Amino acid sequence: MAEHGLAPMIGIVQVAALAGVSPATVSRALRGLPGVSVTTRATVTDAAAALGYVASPSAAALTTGRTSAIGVMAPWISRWFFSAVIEGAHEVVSNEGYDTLLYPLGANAGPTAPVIDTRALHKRVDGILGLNVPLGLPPHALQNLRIPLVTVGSTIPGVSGVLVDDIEVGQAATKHLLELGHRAIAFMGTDPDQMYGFTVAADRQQGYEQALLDAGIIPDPSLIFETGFAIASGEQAMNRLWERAGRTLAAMPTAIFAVSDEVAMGILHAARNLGIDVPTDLSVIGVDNHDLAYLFDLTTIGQPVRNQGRIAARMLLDHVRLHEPLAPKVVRMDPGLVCRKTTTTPR
Amino acid sequence: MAEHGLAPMIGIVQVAALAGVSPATVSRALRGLPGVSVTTRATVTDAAAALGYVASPSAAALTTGRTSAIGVMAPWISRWFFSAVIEGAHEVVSNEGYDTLLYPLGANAGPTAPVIDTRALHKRVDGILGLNVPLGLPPHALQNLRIPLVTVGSTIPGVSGVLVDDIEVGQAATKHLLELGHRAIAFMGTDPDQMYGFTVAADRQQGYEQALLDAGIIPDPSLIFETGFAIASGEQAMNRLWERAGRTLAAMPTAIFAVSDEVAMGILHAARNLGIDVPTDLSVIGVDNHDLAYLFDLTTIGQPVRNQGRIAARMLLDHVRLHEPLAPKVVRMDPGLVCRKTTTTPR
DNA sequence: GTTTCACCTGACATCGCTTTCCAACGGTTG
DNA sequence: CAACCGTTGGAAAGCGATGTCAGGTGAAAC
Repeated sequence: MAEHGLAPMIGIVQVAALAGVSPATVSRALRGLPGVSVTTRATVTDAAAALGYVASPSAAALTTGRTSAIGVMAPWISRWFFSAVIEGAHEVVSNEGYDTLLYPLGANAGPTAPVIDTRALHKRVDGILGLNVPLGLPPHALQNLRIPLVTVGSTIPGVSGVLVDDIEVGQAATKHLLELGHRAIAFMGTDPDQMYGFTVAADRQQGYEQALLDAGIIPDPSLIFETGFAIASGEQAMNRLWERAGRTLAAMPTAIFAVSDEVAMGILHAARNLGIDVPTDLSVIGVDNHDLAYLFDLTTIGQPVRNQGRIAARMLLDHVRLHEPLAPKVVRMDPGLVCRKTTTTPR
Repeated sequence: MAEHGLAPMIGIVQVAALAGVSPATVSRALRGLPGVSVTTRATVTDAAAALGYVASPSAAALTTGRTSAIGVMAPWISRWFFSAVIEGAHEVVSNEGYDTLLYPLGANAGPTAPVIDTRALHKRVDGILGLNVPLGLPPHALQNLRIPLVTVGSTIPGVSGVLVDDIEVGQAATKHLLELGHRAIAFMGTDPDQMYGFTVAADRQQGYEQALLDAGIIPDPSLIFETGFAIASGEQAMNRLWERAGRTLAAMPTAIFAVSDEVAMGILHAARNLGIDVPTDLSVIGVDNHDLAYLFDLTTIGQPVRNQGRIAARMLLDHVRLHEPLAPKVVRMDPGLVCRKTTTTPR
């Protein structure tokens, strides 16, 4: 009942009055429903425009049960990958008249807080986009909500999703290094707490090991580092490696495959401080093709990030508009090598 | 009346029935309103929990006129500055039970499309956070909406906002270079289309010129470059400068003040390709203290980005909760020099 | 044993829109 | 000319919560 300011608060009845028709007709006319003559529709449209009328989303949602909004869940939004996906998704849903609600998990993203407060989503959104969200195994609370869900960057059995095949990513990166002649290749990226979803890091590692085996190389556990996805941990891992090698190049691997561009950037920074020249002394490859990757001349396995957001959004809207659940579909996008200057033949 | 799935759709009446009270009492009890005995409140709370009841936001919004949501308008969200501000703001508003709606302007952000479609905001949000949004002069459509507005990064007369004093920023950056002994200092950052709000670039430039004058140096127009805020344009400006200097260091300024860290990163990248050593041949300073700035060892004038988001959000909530318009307040935050390794004494 | 009063609680109207129904209308058809 | 029919528009019943107001209860006061 809050009478905010002096605004006259124009509703559908005011438009109806001005147009000389009933509220029902206004509703039909404005939403393009059939059963309204062209002349009436024009009258109504004009009246609505004159009054600057916009239907109250709350009222519409109340009667229809549809909110015309989708929620985006992500561990963070200030990381490039997530904000880029969101941007792509927003582009699609806003064109279809949907709003975008933000649900960054922040500190709750970890495995220590696996219980997402689904109550906040309840009756708020028509669908949910889950970006690398640790959802636990189904049947999960989010699914009990019976809200359509599409994931990006990881998949849940029985749920639609968009992702790149991370095993393939790992293989592609490793193969590139192998083809350059590297044999001692480190992997920096094991995810200690799987904060970013189920298998991104594990899959890339698996692809890495697979590629090594295919080349007849036994993966060396001492060359595998736990970093997570943060820049700082890439830096730390690099320093650890250097210490362990007795600060001598000879004992170092000749190449490093970083689980993400951000980790690779950390590695690059550490290398520079350590006086290790990339790529002469050490080759480094990342994953993502981060917006800033080219500034580091970073060779990377690129993935179409914004497009993943767009495609996932489109799939979600399809699910939302169908009343019956749609058969889950997983779209795998192709990663591609982006060859810049941080990789070369071994020293 | 879409009967989604088989979900029993529990509402306030179901809770009331289970608790053996009326819906009105449930509403009061659950929202912590006075006039409910402790025992009743406990009963209701238990019943609600047992049923997993959550009040429908649409229904609540319809009666109260409050949506419990705030909208965030920003030119982009995949740029670090914006996503970091949003993250800070979300942290605050979500704690107060507000949702966050995203309104990236994207292609509409430019001066060519100054008319923001305010209709989308109508009755959707209780307040708006405008991040460097080109709003035109008041009275503006957004204000006719009578929705509380708080800006970040720029101010509008008569509207509350949070920002750093960009003139001060420009002075601080320039002073730092002057103190190192530089006399020929370029400014890269004039904003051709003011896409990012009114005066960010212009103010920093003004601070730059002021500092030079204070040091007895007449600003040299040929050392001022138009770049906007994109990385690529920093790179281009650097290349232009180098060409104009006849590809000789002697004719180059000894230092560059970049309007943002991203522009500075572009400059750094160009310099490396050009064979110009930073900081030996050239000092570079940026603004923002971008999350990735330390990877470039970039000296910069830092601003508390997430905190600006938090503070702005808090102010916005204050405005929202008061029915009467609050006196506009502008909070200026202190920038601070973050000294790293891209600046040193002139060659 | 009333009366008083504070305190709780319930009934009901209401928010603005959508969505059945159903009535009116003008024009065909037999 | 009456019966019929497709088209168009209106009346009214919700949707699920909140806010108002009146009533009912108990304890305290007389």
